[in-house]
Amino acid sequence: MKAHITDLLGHAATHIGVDATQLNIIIDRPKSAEHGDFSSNLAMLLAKPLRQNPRAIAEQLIQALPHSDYIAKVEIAGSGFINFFLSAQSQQTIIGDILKAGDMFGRNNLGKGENVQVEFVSANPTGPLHVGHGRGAAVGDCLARLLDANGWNVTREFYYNDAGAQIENLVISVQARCKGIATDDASFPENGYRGDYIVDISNAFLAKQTVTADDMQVTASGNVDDADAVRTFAVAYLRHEQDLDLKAFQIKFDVFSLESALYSTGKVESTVKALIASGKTYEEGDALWLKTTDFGDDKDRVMRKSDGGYTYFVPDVAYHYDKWNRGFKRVINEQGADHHSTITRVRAGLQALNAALNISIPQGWPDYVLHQMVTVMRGGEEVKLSKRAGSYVTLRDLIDEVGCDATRYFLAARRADSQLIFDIDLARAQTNDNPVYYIQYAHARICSVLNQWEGDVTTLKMVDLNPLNMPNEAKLMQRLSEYPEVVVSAGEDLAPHTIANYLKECASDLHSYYNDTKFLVDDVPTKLARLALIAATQQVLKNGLDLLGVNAPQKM
RNA sequence: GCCCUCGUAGCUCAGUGGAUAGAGCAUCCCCCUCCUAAGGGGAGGGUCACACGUUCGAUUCGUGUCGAGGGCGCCA
Repeated sequence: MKAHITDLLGHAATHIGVDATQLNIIIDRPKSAEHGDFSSNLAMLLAKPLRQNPRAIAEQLIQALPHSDYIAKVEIAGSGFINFFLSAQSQQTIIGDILKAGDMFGRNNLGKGENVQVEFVSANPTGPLHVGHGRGAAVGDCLARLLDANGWNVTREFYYNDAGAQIENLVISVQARCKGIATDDASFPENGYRGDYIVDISNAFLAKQTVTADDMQVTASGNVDDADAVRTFAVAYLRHEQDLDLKAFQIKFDVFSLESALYSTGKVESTVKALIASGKTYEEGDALWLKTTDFGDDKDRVMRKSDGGYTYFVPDVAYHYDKWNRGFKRVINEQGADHHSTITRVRAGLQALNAALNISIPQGWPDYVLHQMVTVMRGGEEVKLSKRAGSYVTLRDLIDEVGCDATRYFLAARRADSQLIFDIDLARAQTNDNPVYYIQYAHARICSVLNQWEGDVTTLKMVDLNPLNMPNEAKLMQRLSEYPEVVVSAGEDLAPHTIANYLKECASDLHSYYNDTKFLVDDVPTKLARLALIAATQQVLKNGLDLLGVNAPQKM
């Protein structure tokens, strides 16, 4: 429809002597219903070149506008807006479109089936997932769903560090607990992990249990002094814990990548060699440095420490080069904003590889979506601790307390780049304080009406829609027709929260309609038309909730 | 000190180069003999942090100031 109106305006512009091909005609959906279904600022844009009053130009454009069956009325408003009002018939076509497309409604093929990888969560296995990981999980998974809806072939990937200093801390913490050393004992490792879950791992290790994570299976040896055995078991144990957290959060990964594998397969070494070959490295003070300043960093970074080990970003570069080799021309990394500084380094490393390996990784590759911190509130006070984890609120705490749907919704419904206050009381509320239930309730209400009708819902796609002539019906139809555009823009902007906002608006229109209008009326044509409208609404709510990974209940 | 993000109603947050800046909560008033009141309708509440620029038009873009958070490691 936007294309159609653009076309009409283009013709009109040509008619009054303006070269329409030079124009970037923008068609908007006005916020207010009195401004029609679509509006254009074309007359304002032409005011300067034509040296005329925008309203006068709008007048001429409207005179020159070709006739269209889709348009019922065109008006000039404000300082020169041209507002288009759709005919009832053209507005009603959306209902049939939705009911015919069903679950596919709103999906498109913009991604052309190309591969995109979304890496998210990527928590190191040193403890249960916390709220911050939860935000990453919710946002990342919704991004993946959005890209899928926009026609991309999505791979969800989880990367973790199963070696290194943090893992060593985990190992010595487990060993200390195995030996019965309490966390407040002077001999407990200073930087050790003190959460109760360490005790669980210790007990399981001593009991020689077997743990099965999504990507590994390990049986404990029970030999506390064997650090390797403790490490592999503890990592598997915590990976399994994270799997359970993720499962409770309805998130599934396609690929798990281990940092250790980058070493064992020689990918780190070959990356380092290539970086050296690129000429962008130098030795200084027993360390090897990468000239990241050549790629926009504010200082050069150490690659290989004087003790011979690599700094974390070297395997990161190797990992991303591997992603590139695996055919991902598009990669989106969802991370906490505290990892912000790695972006420049990883991209710098990849740019340095370009010359040495004769490849062409684009400058801004990969994409990043960073989320800001989450503060959890309960009873007006900040919640900081969990008994299990010791020092932070776990994702599991939240899911257990407020449910998966509400947790997902609240963590994904805000712009990633603003700080988030998670109000547990609000998330638990079963009133319209709580947008999750508000949206789900709209869906459940429709289900309930359709059930009471007892007719065959699949026949509704064929009914005569002419009885739909009330303003609240027009408003709802317009809302439904926006949905595919919302999916596109949310995908382009990597902004899943806009889906949540849309659903709130859509639910609001439905509740308003529901309250004002009885659907199961005696007049059959009216009844069927209204049922078709709410059935279409039900479908859109369901499709939208699915993008958020939130259930659309039949009953509440 | 430098870099990144944010600053919108009492609170939590949307929004946007354009029309009177929105929603929910909170406050106040109304609506179930009726398909789920987990709902609806209405009232009040704003210097879009501040200043200066760009623009026909700025809450939106740019610069600066102030405030909040994060990052500036041979930690990850």
